[in-house]
Amino acid sequence: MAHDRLDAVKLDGTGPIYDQIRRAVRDLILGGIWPPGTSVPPEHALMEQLGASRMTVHRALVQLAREGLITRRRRSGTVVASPPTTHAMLDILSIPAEVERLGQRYAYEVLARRDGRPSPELALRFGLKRGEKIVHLVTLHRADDRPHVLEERIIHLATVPAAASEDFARTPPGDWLLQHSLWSQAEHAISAVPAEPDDAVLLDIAAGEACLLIERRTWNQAAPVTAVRLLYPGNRHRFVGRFGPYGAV
Amino acid sequence: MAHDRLDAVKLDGTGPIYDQIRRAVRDLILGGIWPPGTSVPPEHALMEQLGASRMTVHRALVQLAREGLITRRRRSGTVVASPPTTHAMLDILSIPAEVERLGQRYAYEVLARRDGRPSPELALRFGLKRGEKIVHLVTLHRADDRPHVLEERIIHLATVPAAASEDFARTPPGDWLLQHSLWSQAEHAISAVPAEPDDAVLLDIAAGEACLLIERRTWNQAAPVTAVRLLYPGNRHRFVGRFGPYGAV
DNA sequence: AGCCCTTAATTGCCTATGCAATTGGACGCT
DNA sequence: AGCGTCCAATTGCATAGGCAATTAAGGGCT
Repeated sequence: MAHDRLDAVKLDGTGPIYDQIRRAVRDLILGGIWPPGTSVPPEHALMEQLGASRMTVHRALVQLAREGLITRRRRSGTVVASPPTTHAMLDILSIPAEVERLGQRYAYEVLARRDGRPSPELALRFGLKRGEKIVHLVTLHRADDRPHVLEERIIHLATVPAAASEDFARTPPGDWLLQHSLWSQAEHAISAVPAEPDDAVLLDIAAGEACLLIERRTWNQAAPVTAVRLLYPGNRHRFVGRFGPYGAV
Repeated sequence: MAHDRLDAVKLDGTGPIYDQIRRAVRDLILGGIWPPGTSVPPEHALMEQLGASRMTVHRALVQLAREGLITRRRRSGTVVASPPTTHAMLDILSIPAEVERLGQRYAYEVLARRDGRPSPELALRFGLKRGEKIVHLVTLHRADDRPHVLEERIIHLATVPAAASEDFARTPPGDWLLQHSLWSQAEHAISAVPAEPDDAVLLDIAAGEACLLIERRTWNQAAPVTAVRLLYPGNRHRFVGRFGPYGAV
């Protein structure tokens, strides 16, 4: 009901009213209470419900729109936006999309999977706690049949229990996670490493050849969601970003 | 004079008034007409000059403040902000600062310099036009006496003529350019490459070892300012960034 | 059903006004 | 000179009201 959605907006009384409204709506979106596609109550309804003037409500919503959390259209109203699938610096959230954007044919295979608690060396490599239950996956993505990137991934079952009963046969784990989990923060690290012998065979390159390693860890609030190491072979790959001195352009 | 500053703000009549004001002020800042520290006319002055209401002027200035171009304080007024020296993803604008942040001792030396027009292979590597006058520099930066990064840089003399009479003995070219030029856009590319034999000697690593290559080109408006290739040795370096699904956090 | 026209819901934008909060600077006192 | 007090400039925030632009939805006509 629209009534439910209206009632969900609660002000906390700290700071300017427009900012209370902004944070209240933002938290409903980031907390998953209002998933993408949900329609936000119109300004008049919020204005009456909250006892604020329309300009004040407007200011909060305009700011959220500028942050990309909602999209607004005259007459249609305001809806919660889908998180952008591309990111300015690292457009690598979906590997199938990345490959298809290059106009190449995408394929992938799951090379290994092990559920349970991490071995000591795995825990060390991904910064895991000994006791926690995880899924450990190794996946090879191909573009036009050539190896494109080797993916090694940890999924934290405490945060994403549904991963235990998914075989990732149709959807690669990165894309599956985008649909079945929320994330609020990510950390990327980029470095250059020589290819290990095992990895070199899989990527069809010489051992020791320079590879680009992208390590990404994501969290939802404080809970870890997933950690992944993406090994891109040789110097076939470049990651490009553009921005100005005051931020993204 | 304050009068000059007021007159400098010109609306173009396209789009909402608040946005015309925002763009007008932004262009004065980005164009270097109002350098950092310049005080922006108060809302009342702009309001009378432009014939807009104070709320409309306010809206434009608040937005510029949120974009980081200006800082505003009650009573003190509004001043043009200094561009932030750090960037979320690639905090590598100043290599001395980067090294000192790691708590290491910084040193550097200019290995080669050549002024004039680019050779064909240089033009190809940096995407230059044949005829233009440039400075070509090769610099080695050290951290605690160990090679830290090898820098090869082009400076476009048409855009930064002062570079011709600077010997870069005291200040490395990247830092010198930050002080003596403006830039409005940058493009970064990250890739992994094997070390060329010559470069390997300079970096004190084995030939063919994996290196991280950062290529950056910067422009001011449409005019190219500089292009640089930074070669970081081995896997001693990682570039880390954090953000959320809706942008930088 | 299909098509056009009107209506109304919703956001976008602007003005005018008022009060609150902050604080640089003037002023006066010692 | 140094110190405290007060004033006024400036921004921050909110309200009320109104008009414009967009467009989904309904109604009427063929």
